[in-house]
Amino acid sequence: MKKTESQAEAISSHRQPAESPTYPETDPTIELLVREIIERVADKWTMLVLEVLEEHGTVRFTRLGELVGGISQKMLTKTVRQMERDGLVQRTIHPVIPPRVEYCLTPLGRSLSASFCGVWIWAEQHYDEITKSRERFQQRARETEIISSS
Amino acid sequence: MKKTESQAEAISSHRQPAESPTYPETDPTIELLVREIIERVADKWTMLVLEVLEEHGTVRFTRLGELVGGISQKMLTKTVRQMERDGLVQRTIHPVIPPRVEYCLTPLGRSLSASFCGVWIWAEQHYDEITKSRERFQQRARETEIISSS
DNA sequence: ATCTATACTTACCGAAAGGAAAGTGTGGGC
DNA sequence: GCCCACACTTTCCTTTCGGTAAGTATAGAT
Repeated sequence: MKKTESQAEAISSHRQPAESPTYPETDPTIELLVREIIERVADKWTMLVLEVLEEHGTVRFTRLGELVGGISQKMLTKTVRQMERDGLVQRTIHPVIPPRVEYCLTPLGRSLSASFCGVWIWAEQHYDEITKSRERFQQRARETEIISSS
Repeated sequence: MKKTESQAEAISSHRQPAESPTYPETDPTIELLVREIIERVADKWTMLVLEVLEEHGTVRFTRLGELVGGISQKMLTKTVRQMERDGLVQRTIHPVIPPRVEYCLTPLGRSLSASFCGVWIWAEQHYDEITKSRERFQQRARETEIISSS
């Protein structure tokens, strides 16, 4: 949440003043804004809630928690409130007792979910590649360990 | 990192034993695996490094930090090491002094970057929608505050 | 001999994430 | 009068995030 103020500082100590990166793609102002929103949205729970709501439509609080799996009530409340604030989910309170609160995606939320679709597919397709890479990395780490201790 | 053990537990206390969610899309085993990788990859620094490397090709450590912006050496090291471990970046050490270490995306990293492309575009397109939604939310919050304090 | 550059690593610390569990409010059923 | 349901909120606590600053290694330049 308090990231933006440090944005201009580079890697500590020495910074050359001029010589900007010069990539033509996007203009720097938008870059910053986009980064901010990516940082907020690229969050584990947000993505999982997004997916659950995309697949199940309208769900109540407790059910939503069950579907997401492994989330505490505190985090679920927090996540879903943030998403409501950002206009990703709609929260409907039915004034009955016991309370009945329903959550579903807004059009904005649905469009974000669609954009994430590619990432989900990528994850599905490349899961074992990552697993294997991780094993190789471990193996190399063990090897260099042996070398350096000899 | 230590998330996986709590995965089966729902929202604490009461869980109905049977009655699984029943969505036909993906089978539950892959779901878990995909979630794990999403959790790891859906990280602010990872995404930013990914983008920088996508746009600049091969870069050295210090330069990479400058391009990402606002990242400390510690976090940069950690992030790129993780990414190397997962097979997203290639780390090339030139055995010279002073050291020269170059980073670039692997094909796997490039494919992930491509998958995230949709999210970047979404963020660009919907930035002001989110900003406005946030303002409305604030406004409503202020209103209910007044009501409840009367 | 000392300084420099580079890519780190380590130690220290405060802030934030996040879990577990207990508490809250309320109307209807017992 | 008490309990239950549900959607929270609050408190307490541990873990992780992440920044700052200092240290390390080493060959060549001065």
